[in-house]
Amino acid sequence: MPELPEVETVRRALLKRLKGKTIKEITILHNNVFERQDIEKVKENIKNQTINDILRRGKWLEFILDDYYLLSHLRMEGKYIYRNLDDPIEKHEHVLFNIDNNLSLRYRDVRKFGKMYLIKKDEINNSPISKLGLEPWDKKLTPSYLKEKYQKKTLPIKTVLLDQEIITGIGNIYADEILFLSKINPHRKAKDLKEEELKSIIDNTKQVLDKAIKEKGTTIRSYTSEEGVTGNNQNNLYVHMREKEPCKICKNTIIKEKIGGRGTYYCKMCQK
DNA sequence: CAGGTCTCCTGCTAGC
DNA sequence: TGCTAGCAGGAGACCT
Repeated sequence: MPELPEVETVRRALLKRLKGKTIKEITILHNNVFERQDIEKVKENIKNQTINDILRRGKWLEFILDDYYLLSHLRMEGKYIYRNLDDPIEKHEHVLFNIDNNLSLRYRDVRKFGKMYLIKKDEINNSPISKLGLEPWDKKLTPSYLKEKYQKKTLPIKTVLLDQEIITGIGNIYADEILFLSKINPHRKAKDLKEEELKSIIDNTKQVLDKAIKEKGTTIRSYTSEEGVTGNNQNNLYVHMREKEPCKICKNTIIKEKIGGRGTYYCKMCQK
């Protein structure tokens, strides 16, 4: 389940290999990846576009082409893999990119949840990334920013941390970790958090994500794949996926509950 | 506008 | 051992 650190890791790997290369053509085997778009136009418009850069916004990859942005969200299981052009198409490969007539970049997604958008550069303000909130390291991310965004939120802080329109990039794993380090019970209503707690959330968000990027992401319940994200940050997790195990700080048992429909792990002793 | 629920999709697993 | 129902989950659609 790629969140910001995993997407950043993928971005760096893709950039290294693909910068300056040209997409000769693409084959789309599952139309739903390009949601609500004219598939024929996508195929035509992407022809001979060069990958000038690859950026990231939240959990989105942003391929900077000549006239377009190719936006890609991996959702739960999306991966990019490299093959030879004449290698057989394998199960779950939905989009094949012919790179410079000598490399096959393939998008593989077991659950078909991932999405791509080919957007003209001047239409980026009308794209899925236009609504995203602040990056965790944005100077504008301050306790007063969160206070304003949270003031009407009666939902649990766990749920609100996953809202990509406030802070972008946090997913289920890191939300649990951020709340643990901030010593905040995930059930607390976002609007009730005190200023120092908001500051703690901001500080720990940056710390948790920075550390995870350094470890090349967290690999949980993920299939092994040569080019996939196989990071090491799972060893650093305090609560996520540690149900019934002892808290690393107080030895109390970590519990798992559903909050806002998401599996949530926390320590009742440490998090108030 | 805020929040609740449903949907997408497939592989894994608990339970019989 | 083999089968199946249920679960996992990011984000958008739709409803209240």
